[in-house]
This record gives sequence, C-alpha cells and structure tokens, in this order.
Amino acid sequence: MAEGTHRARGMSEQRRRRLRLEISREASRLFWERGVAGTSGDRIAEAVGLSTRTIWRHFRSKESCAEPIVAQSVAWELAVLRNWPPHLSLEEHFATEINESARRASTADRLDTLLAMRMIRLADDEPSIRTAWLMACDQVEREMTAIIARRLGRPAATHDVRLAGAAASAAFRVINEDIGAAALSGVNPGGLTEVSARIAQAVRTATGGHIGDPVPPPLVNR
Amino acid sequence: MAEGTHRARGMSEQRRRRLRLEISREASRLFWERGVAGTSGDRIAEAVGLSTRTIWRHFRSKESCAEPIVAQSVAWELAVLRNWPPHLSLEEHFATEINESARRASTADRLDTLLAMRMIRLADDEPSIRTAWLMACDQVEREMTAIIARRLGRPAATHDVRLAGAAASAAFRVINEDIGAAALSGVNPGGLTEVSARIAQAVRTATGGHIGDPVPPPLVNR
DNA sequence: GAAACAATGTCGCTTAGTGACATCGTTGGG
DNA sequence: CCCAACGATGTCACTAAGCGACATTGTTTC
Repeated sequence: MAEGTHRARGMSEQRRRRLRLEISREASRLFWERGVAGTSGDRIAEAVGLSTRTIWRHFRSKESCAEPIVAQSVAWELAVLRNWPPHLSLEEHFATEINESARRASTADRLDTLLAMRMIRLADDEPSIRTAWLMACDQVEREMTAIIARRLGRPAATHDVRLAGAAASAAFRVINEDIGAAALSGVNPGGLTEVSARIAQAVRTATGGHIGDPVPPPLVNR
Repeated sequence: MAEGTHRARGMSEQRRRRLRLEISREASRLFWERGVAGTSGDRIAEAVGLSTRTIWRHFRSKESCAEPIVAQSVAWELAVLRNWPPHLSLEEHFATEINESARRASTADRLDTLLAMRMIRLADDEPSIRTAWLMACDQVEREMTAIIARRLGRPAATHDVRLAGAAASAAFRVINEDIGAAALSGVNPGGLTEVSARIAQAVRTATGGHIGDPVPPPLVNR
C-alpha cells in the first residue's frame, strides 16, 4: 500500500486534455456550421465517434465544449508571458516569440486558431457561447495574475496585483476580440511588430506602467 | 393601420423589469439556501407564485435568474458614474453619492444588496452562477465604455476607449468581489472615504490616468 | 492469463426549456 | 354595458440536456 503503485491513476492529464480538445474541435465546427441551437449533444458525439454519455463525462454542458479550443488559442500567449525574461520589454519579447511561433506553427495549429476566432465571433450573437468565452477569459485572468505576481516578486493575493491582473487580462481580451474580428473579415490585423506594440502598450497602460518594461535585476548578490 | 393605436404594446418595460427582479429575488434566495443544483425551475416558480412556463418566458435558463439581482447591485454604481459631473474627481463624487445613497436606501434595498453579495460569493464555487456574474460584468463593461467615451468626448468604438472601458470595469469587478467577500464574512469593508478612494485609484490606474480626475471645461465659448 | 482498474457504452431517468393552444383580465369602442 | 382585441399566464405534450447505475472492453501488473 505504502508503495505508490498507482503512479498516475487514470487517464494522464495530457491525454484527457487531448481528448477534450478533439471533442472541442468537432463541436466548434458544428456550432459554426449549424449554430449552437442546431447541434445536439448526440451530433457532437457522432462527429467525434464517442457515445453521448462520454461527452457529458468530459463536459458539463454542450456550450462548454467550445472552451478548450478557445482556451488553447490564448494558452500560447500565456505561455509566452510565462517565460518572459525580466530583462526584456513586453514588445521585444512578444515580437520575437510571435515570429518564432508563427514559423513553427503547423497547419493543424492554424486550423485551431481559425476555429477559435470563429467561436469568439460567434460569442457576439450567441449568449451561450459568450459564457464559454468569458469563462476562458476568467482562467486567463487567474494565470495572468500569477504571472504578474511573479514578475513583481509579490504574492498573488495582494490587492493591487489582482487589480493589475484583471486590468491586464481585460486589455488582452479586447485586443484578442479585435484581432480575431479583423482576421475573420479579411482585414489585415497588422504586422507582428504592430500587434506586439499594441499589446504591450495596452498592458502597460492597464497596469499603470507596472508591467511591460524590463525589470531591473535585484541589487543584492550582484 | 397607419394610426398608432398600439400606444405601449405589451407589458411596460418597467413592469417587466420589476417582475424579473421579483423572480430573481426568490431564485437567489433558493440558490443560496439549497444550492443551484438543488433548486429546480418548478421550485422557483412555486416560490414566486407563477407557473414554470412563465419563468422560462422571462429567463432563458435557471442560472440566469440570478442576473437581475446582481445587475441591480452594480446598476446604482453605474448610475452614479453616469451623472458624474466633469468638474469633480471620482473620489469626491463617489464619496458624496455613496453617503447619499446609504442614507436613502430602504430595508428592501439592503436585502437586495445582501442577496447580490451572496450570489457573487456563490459564483466562486458554482460555475453556472459564475457565468451569470460574468455576463452581468459584461454588461457593466459596455455601459462603462459608453460613460468613458462621453467623459472623454470621443466615440465609444475607438480602440483606446474600449480598452479603458474593459480595464476600468475589470478593476471595478475585483473591488466589488472584494468588498462583497469582506462584508459577507463580517469584516468591515472600510469607510466610505476609503472605499471611494480605492475605487477611484483603481480606475485611475487601469485607465492610465485618463479617467478619475476632473475634466477641464472646453476652452471655446467661455 | 487473471485480478484490478480505468474508460467507455447502454439504458433509463429527471429536469431544463419550447411550441401550441386554452384561459383570464384588461382595455377601448360602439 | 357589453363585446372585440390583445397581451399575459396557465396547461399539456414534447425535445433534449445531463446524470446514476451497471455492463463491457481494454490495458496494466504480477
């Protein structure tokens, strides 16, 4: 008993995420093609080749099936933020990372991004999808708060850190909606330098200038 | 046909709002007492003395029954913001208005506020209520953006106005959650001067200093 | 290869919502 | 004063979301 025979009980977290994502892809496609009211849980199950019951085991509602594909589309931005080295400004870091990611992105990645933008667009009209989008943004806010706390070297529970996290992620959201809308309607959303600059400027403004600039190294131990 | 016989077709908007609010009160009470999973649409209908069908005529889902009571609790803050005279700072205006409102508030008003704080608290654990809260905040954001646009004398569709609206309402939300949590757990949320100052400072920071201070009168026509 | 266990399938059920039609109450006109 | 119009609500039947319980399959480990 004491021996941890059960190494990782059940499906690995990664495996579970992959499955949820796969379901989310099909659900999002159907939502886009026939509307959310027009696609039943049965249809989603059929499209992904699982029983309906299994869908409900992985998602609490059919609208929430849209969440993973949306969450993934902001996840890489969060990942970029997470390994943002203290000595770089946000625009510098973002510009190089966007560039790198864009080169490395597979066709499947691009399809996922397209799906996500469509869901965000759908959220404008369909209140049920809007809640999915807002829930995803809510997650982003928590992560963002943690990231900001680390960068400032302060606990995440602090008032002003939480305020900065909320404001920064709200700014992020608006720009995301904006870029998505532009891309979907065929307008060029702008070059990577411009996008980086907009994001950085928005975050800097929303956090009162506390987040965005390089952080000086600690004075001790140098 | 051409004659506008139909003066005010149907229930007046005000009447409809009142009914929705009444339903929302009972629903919120039940949600708090027995959890949202533990209260059915039938129960809500029974509590408010209407048929279940009528409930669904006024609300698209049972969780959204919590929205009006929550929306109302932020509505007066929005109202305060709406008639914020240009020549006052946000803390000055808020302090006097909070004072005034607190004196004028009826017992029923206070009960509504308590219910709203409970729903916001519930939103921490119950994802379905969280979506209601997020949807209410979404509404706040739109209003806030309009208010900011007016105060700055610029169109609401502008990028930076929308960014300021999103950041400001996010800051507002965090403080609301905070004050609500404090009040519910019996901790004194602070005096009105302190609360006003916190709100004003948060908004000022989130909007990069563009919103919060007095706006100088236009130089022309003086 | 059999025990153990996690994932999925199957079936049946409860309940969130909707459509169609009946009823009631109010209003306005003759 | 009564009736026609109409809007709100009730009633009933129905679709579909989502869950509990148990059976089946597949995979790991000894």
